[in-house]
Amino acid sequence: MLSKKTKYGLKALTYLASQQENTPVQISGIAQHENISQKFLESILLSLRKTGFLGSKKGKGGGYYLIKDPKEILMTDVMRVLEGPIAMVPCVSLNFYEKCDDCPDEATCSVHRLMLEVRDSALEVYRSRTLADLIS
Amino acid sequence: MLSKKTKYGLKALTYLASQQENTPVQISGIAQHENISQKFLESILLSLRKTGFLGSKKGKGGGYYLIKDPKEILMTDVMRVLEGPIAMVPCVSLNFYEKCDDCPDEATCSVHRLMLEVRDSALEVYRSRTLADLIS
DNA sequence: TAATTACCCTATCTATTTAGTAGGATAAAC
DNA sequence: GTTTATCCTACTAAATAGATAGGGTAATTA
Repeated sequence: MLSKKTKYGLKALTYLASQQENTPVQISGIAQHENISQKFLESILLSLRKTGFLGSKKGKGGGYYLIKDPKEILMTDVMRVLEGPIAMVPCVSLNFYEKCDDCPDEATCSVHRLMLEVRDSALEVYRSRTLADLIS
Repeated sequence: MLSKKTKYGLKALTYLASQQENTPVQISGIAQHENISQKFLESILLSLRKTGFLGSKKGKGGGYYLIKDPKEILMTDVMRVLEGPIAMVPCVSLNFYEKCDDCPDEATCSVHRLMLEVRDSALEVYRSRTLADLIS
């Protein structure tokens, strides 16, 4: 299941990308427009800023804004920051690899090989899509 | 993340499918061979029996066995029983559809459209694979 | 038919994660 | 120096995952 964090994060990013001008948008505005708890959204936007997707401005007229061109923002990067690993098991993860403690041999593990295919198919989608594609 | 239930279930099914003869295999045997908690595996096998994948036999010489040919067991069906929906959000699920309460319009929802693509790509994998493919 | 074997079923428990809340600190604008 | 809006830490309720416990039931075999 996709977490609310990811869902809200994607909606917020899309909303920012759909703005005519890239001027700061307040959290409250995004929260209202996208039906998101403001405080929860606050923490999500904060993490998107810390990971280099958003810039922020304090005080009056402040808010969040996109740092990069939506066309340059790959879904792979967004998903990894918001949701974490794209793979469904750590042993097939490119960026969050971890060995299974119960599995003696990855090469012969049926789950490993199936999940490798699933990961690749998901990656294909995320790699081919940018934030610009999400705007309706 | 793939749940342990699904992981163990897949491993158990693969193990049963890899047997020379389709005679009952005891839970304890599967648990040992696949490094799974026996009691936990018990409940997983029970659900696989109730959903028509496995048959069981009580008493001495008893155990679990496959009811169908591994080639006839699609990963889509196995995954839906073990893991639940293949979609990452209920609003793009074929078998577990649910409307989002926060989203006014699915057609214009950025998350909806992205997750539709991800679901389709996963479905493509699961539909093209059977239990027979998992045997190494 | 009595003992053994192995599945069947319900209940309970603990740790972790998720989603959201509270409250104030900090910095920019006017 | 007051208002505005982000920044940051901590806390909490609820749900879920992943077991574990303990006995019930049915089939086999002697």
